[in-house]
Amino acid sequence: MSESAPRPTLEAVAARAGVSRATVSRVVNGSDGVREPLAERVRRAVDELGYVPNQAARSLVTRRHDAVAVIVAEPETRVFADPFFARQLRGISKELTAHDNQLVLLLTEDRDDHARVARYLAGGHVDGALVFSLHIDDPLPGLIQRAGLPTVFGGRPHWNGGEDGVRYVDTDNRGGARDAVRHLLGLGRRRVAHITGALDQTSAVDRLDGFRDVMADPDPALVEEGDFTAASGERAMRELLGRRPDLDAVFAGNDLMAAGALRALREHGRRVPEDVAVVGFDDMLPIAEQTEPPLTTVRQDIEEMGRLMARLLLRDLDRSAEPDEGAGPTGVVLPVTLVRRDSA
Amino acid sequence: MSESAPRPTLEAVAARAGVSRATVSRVVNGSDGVREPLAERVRRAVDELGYVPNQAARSLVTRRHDAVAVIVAEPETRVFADPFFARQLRGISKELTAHDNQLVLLLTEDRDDHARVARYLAGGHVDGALVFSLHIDDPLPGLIQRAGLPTVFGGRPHWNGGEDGVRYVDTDNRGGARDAVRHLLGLGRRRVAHITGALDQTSAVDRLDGFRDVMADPDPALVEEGDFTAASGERAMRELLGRRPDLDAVFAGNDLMAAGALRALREHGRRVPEDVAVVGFDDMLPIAEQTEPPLTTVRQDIEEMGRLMARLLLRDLDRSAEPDEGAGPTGVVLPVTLVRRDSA
DNA sequence: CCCGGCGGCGAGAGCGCTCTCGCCGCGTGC
DNA sequence: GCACGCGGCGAGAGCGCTCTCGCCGCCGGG
Repeated sequence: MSESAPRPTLEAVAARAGVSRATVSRVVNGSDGVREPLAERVRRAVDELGYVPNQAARSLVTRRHDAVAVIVAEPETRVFADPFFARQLRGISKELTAHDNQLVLLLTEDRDDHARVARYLAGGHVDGALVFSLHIDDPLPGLIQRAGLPTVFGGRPHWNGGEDGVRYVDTDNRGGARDAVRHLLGLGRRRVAHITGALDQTSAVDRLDGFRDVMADPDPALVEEGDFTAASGERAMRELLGRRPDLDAVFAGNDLMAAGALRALREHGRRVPEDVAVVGFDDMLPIAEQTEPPLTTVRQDIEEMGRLMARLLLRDLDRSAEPDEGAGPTGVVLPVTLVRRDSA
Repeated sequence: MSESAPRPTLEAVAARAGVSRATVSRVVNGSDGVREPLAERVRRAVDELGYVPNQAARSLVTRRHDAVAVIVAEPETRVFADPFFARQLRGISKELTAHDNQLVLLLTEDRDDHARVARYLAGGHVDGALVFSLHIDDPLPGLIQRAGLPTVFGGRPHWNGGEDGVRYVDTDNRGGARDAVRHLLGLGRRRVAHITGALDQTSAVDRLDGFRDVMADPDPALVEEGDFTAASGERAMRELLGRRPDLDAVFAGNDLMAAGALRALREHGRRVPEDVAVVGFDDMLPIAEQTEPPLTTVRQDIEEMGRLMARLLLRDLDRSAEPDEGAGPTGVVLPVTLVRRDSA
């Protein structure tokens, strides 16, 4: 217990197997050039002693850590109110552990944290970073870029346009919005309103763009800005009903706002979907299933997004050893699917 | 970019400041015994060169990593369906970063992962572990205990009773359940039913115990087992209504099941709270606020729980350097508060 | 039969740090 | 005035690993 046996070193294994450290190292790291009988003897010694390599010593010389940082900027608590984050992490975790990499989680809240994160990244504890940064004024992406670490962003970053080689994974927000609105049109609705998300986030902007793609020059009175919360959805819906009492459909920027909109609609005596059809976005469970009526919405594969981010990063890390460099897609956009329930 | 300058070493700083490595080390690590003018010169050299200590090299000799693993066992996806996890992580993260510790996240899903986790812990990459393991048959706690790392559990572990020194942080599930049921009795309800959570989790068992504490020998027909999902709550509620159509209140083991119960009640034409009063547990937002009617429930401070777990662990880590050892509370139970909304 | 080549293995340096030890210079007590 | 003590600093060993190099033994060809 208190006298935990000192962990065996390479040296110890070498002694027991009657070989040199170098040979044990070769066997442990799976490089060839060790003849079978010897290799076998080493392997036996390894698990007789319960040898586990000391990662610190290894990193010291290889300059590799087999660890990547996952950085989540959440100035608002919003990110945490929904299960997205957990799903994404899970996808990331799966992919990372499949490649024997560790996941170091950094949650940042205020500006003080940024300096800390920058220092950490500069400190070279990790080989790369996966970054979730939602807001347009977030200095974090810049700091990270400057640290010179291979990085993949979750969601299209704001300055993506010009910059070259900014890697990111995003869901097809624009395409999903189009699908949603087309679905509403397909139901014969013509006066389709849109409640946007917080427009300092690219996801909200892209969804709005998708709405406009299909509606082509919609009445501005049919668009109201929300901030992704249920309360904002409720407020926006009231606003919209006031301006355009004749509206017959709503595409909400996410399910939470859709849920809020449903309340406002009920309060105003509108039946869903008979009077007003409602479509959300995200397929955020269990919310989307629990509303009255259950929500028709656009589903995105959040876990896959995480997995893909990790995969992209790991590929970069592998490559950075090679001479070629660069290449590979800079941004990847994941498809979405419309899930029909009862609200539209 | 591609030619990232080699990071400066202690040696380089020493040379620039015209002192020895040892002195720089002393200054960097804040140990005294360096006279002010010299220390100042060192500090200047440090930030002129942008020196950041190499953690790997440091760990190699100190055998400290300033990192703790957070292990989340989630055989079912349930853990991920709710925002708990994120909140807890956040509390943990705050406390850890306040003490300059890193958070290494390990998510496990199946048995294969367990071996991996055990190996990782044995590998001595981290100084301690925070563990969330819900189910009674989970081998993980045993494995971790065997790795000999300081550990704090989230939620009362199953074998807590006998074992000494098993540290954990839990919410007052039993007390909260009592509060909930007393509240219902206070409203004049007499035929109070209970929908339990999955009884292989201590939280569900403790809540059931709390229910029994107050109800003292309740009709077994008034208790139905659920599994913490909304669907199970709905099913359980139907079951209960079938057996005891006269029931006038329900205490659900969590908010999700309460939401399910509300649906079943509505379906059976029962008004809430007039005919049947409903109380949930967790105050899981936004669910608890979004139900019809909004849920009266027992709130637990999830973030504080995470923070406390981290604090306990860090204290143990500090102490393990000292001679005294042991001592300190083995289990900490956090208080809960009843939140009155409209359902009871 | 001798020499060159090659593949398997060991010796040893060195990654960047911490920490012990001992030296040196100063102040203090007798 | 001399010995001693003590505090500030430097020298150097060593943490556990990787990886280059060179040695050695074996094989094949001339």
